[in-house]
Amino acid sequence: MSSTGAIKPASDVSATPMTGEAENIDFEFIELLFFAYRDFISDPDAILDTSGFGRAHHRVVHFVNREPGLTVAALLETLKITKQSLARVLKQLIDSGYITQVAGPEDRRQRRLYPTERGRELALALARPQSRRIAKAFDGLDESGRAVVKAFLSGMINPAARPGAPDKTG
Amino acid sequence: MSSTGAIKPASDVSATPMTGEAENIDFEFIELLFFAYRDFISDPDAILDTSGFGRAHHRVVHFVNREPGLTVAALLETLKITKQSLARVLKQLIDSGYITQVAGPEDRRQRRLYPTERGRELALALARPQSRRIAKAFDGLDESGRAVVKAFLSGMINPAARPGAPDKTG
DNA sequence: AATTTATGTCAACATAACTGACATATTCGA
DNA sequence: TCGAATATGTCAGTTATGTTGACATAAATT
Repeated sequence: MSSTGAIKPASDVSATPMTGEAENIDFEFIELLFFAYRDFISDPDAILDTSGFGRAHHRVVHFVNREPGLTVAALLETLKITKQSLARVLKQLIDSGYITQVAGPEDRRQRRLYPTERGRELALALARPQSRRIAKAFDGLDESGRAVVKAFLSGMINPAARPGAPDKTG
Repeated sequence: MSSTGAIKPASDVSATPMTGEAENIDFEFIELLFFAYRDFISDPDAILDTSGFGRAHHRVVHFVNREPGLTVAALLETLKITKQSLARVLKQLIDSGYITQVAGPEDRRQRRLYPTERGRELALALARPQSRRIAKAFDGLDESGRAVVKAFLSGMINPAARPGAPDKTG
């Protein structure tokens, strides 16, 4: 086996690692973002596993807690999913007492979403390990470091769509 | 929703936005990460939509290009998915000529993965808009800003598992 | 009164993950 | 040398989360 004249791959293969130098492609940060997010989301995933909910529930509980009274339409816009997709998880969260709906005070067609005490506790439980991870990642960085990271992450985000832009909530 | 007509405001609701101040929970960065990653991944998604592949294919093509000749086991460890899950997308990528397999030169049980020219082009096409987005997010930041963001993202990542640690590839 | 809006619901489908069980080829260790 | 361990593949079934399309209802707007 030592005399294996290194089995060479077929002709149409690239055996050189793709470093991105030729095109100045930033593979380093592409991967940093991938791994950072993968591990960032693994913290709440572990909690959700034990409670029968998934990431979709996490996102809904999070934003309802962050902005109590938000409408279904606003939530759909934030999550960028269809109402049919939201319906399933929202129904489960309402049925199991994490979120309640209240008819809009001005526009009674609206169903404004509020967390229950239970919902608030879940949102906090899910956020705690993520916040700890972020704090740990900021270890050794000062306040200006925080500002730099904030500027970077903000710059990664698409500008908000115009209010009247077409959507996919149909 | 159940069309029960009147929707009564339940007593058990929290109407105050969850700012995290009481517990020092960093909701700001939790959301920045969520939105940044959502939009970061939307770039390649748009390309993949036209080619019939999905995010799973993207990740496989990316890492095979980054580390040509890596084994199936190494890829599973990187992606942290099961082999059954990988099998489907890997088969598609091989069948359509983006990736080839070569028996390991030392250990012939291994199937070392290499990109074809086509695979390399796809990986680059997917990485280009992501790299552009990163460059744009670094606009106005100097080299030390890059170092700060790198330190932050690195700090978000779990330390690598021990080589002999249990896995979920069974 | 007619139309639009906000929301909900039914049905069918796609993707990408999962678990569990079993198959094959190869390598390694007693 | 033989049996166990390893690397990989595959079949079958399930779950989570998204999609389209069509239609229903109540409330607001014109």
